[in-house]
Amino acid sequence: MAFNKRVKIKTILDTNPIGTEVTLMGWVRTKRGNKHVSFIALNDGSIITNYQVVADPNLISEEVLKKCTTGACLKVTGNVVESQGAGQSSELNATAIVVLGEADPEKYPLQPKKHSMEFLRENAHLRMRTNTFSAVFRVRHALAYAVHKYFNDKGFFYIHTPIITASDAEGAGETFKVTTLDLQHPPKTAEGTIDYKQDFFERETNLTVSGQLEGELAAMALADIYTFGPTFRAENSNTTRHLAEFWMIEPEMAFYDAEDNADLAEDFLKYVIQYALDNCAEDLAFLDARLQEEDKSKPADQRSEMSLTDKLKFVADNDFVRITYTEAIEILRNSTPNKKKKFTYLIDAWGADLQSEHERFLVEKHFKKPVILTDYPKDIKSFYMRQNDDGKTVAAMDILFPGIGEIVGGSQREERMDVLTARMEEMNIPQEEMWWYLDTRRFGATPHAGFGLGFERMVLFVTGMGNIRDVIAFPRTPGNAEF
RNA sequence: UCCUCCUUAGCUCAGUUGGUUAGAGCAUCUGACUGUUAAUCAGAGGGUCCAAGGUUCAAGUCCUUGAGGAGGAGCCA
Repeated sequence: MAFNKRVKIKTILDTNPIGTEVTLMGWVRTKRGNKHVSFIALNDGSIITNYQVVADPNLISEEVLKKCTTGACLKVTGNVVESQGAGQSSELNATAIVVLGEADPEKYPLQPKKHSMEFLRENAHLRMRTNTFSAVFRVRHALAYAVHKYFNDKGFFYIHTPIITASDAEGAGETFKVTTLDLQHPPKTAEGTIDYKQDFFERETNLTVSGQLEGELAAMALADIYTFGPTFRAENSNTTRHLAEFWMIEPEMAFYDAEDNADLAEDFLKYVIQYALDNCAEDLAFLDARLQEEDKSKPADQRSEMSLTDKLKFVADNDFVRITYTEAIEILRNSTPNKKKKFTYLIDAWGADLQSEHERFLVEKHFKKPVILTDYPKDIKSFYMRQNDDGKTVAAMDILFPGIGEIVGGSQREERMDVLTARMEEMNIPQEEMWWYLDTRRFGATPHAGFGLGFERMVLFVTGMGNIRDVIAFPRTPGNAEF
């Protein structure tokens, strides 16, 4: 029998083909029973639900049944019948079982019991075989699909920006160097520095920290574009919200101002969350229950006020709060934790950068909903952000989510050549290297805007997971590149 | 990078004031049970107490250093 004649468990559950013979293939989660009958909970990844296989020892040999241990991979042929048990409406009466791959129960690391996230992280090659991680990765897939669908339906074009680049002029973070030079004996120049002229690209190169600058080039021709690709930052960040390798979505639009940009970002976030609600009901229900179980072990004041699905519905159905940086500073300055000196960093003057404790206060305590913060002081933001008429602020926008912090960062871009170059001079950004970027301001410049969204932070929010390392299959963090 | 905490059986953890042979639940194995739902019941096996050094008559327990992990902070998405 051809392997592709197998039926997926999701299909069985959707169509409930009582009375027909089917072949399932999947991995054993648990087996139980007695010498008269065995029950095998089989999972094939198509859906979170296991399917019950009933094995009669008169039909299935003891030798085969002995190998149907947790983790083993089976091909099971049988008849779909109404279940005599209470836990499921139908089940498979096996007529033949082939053990495709055994799993030595003494050595297989995953047990039919709860494991800690740390243990599963060390077993990342197997952790997708658990309910939690299979749910997370199905939701991750749905979100990625929704991103493409949203932009495609809006007439945006997907641009592939380079992974290897010569510029880190954006200053978004430390870069990973890319080289083919012999690290033991690199060629040197007369001055004694490394001679990158002899390197593969005949210049110093690194992995990209953002596709934004290239995205702007594309937007100056195709008008509405987005990128969705891997991004690399060599920061020594050890937090639950940072990865050295992560996936970023960066739309860039010609003829958009700051307000259009915020409108798009809000609409986009709501769409993607609603897509998950509409298409990942079983997985979200499981993750919701998991979160509530986890909450029970926390002190009462740290428990979430809403269930996961209620929180997602709330975000999808309600307008985000929009305030300027200046208004946020006023709110924070007059807030109880600031007056009672509960903040580690007290807010006293305009111009201070907001710390995560301040962002959390605004989102989780004051407004209790997502917040779009706009018009930051120019001195704490990047050179390419458009200066406002007040001369002090730029048309920047950050979207803050509860539990996540900054999920989106964006701005209207500075399209005026003279203002842009003056700003680059102030910030010591070499203009010669950026000639191609500046050409977009020389030739046919127009107001435009864009933003960046960390995909894993989105997945983190939607799945309710607590650590970003648990929403990417093989996380890259300082000191960790196993698998 | 900084601060705090953690590291004991395959997993999750307990281990009192430093004191005999280091325990439990789950998992695994064996047996029982005619339909189970993370099955249940009985029994068995399973330990470099993270590593190195030190204090002590005596260290899982105290001290020093190191490694690994977690949480928080900073940087950001």
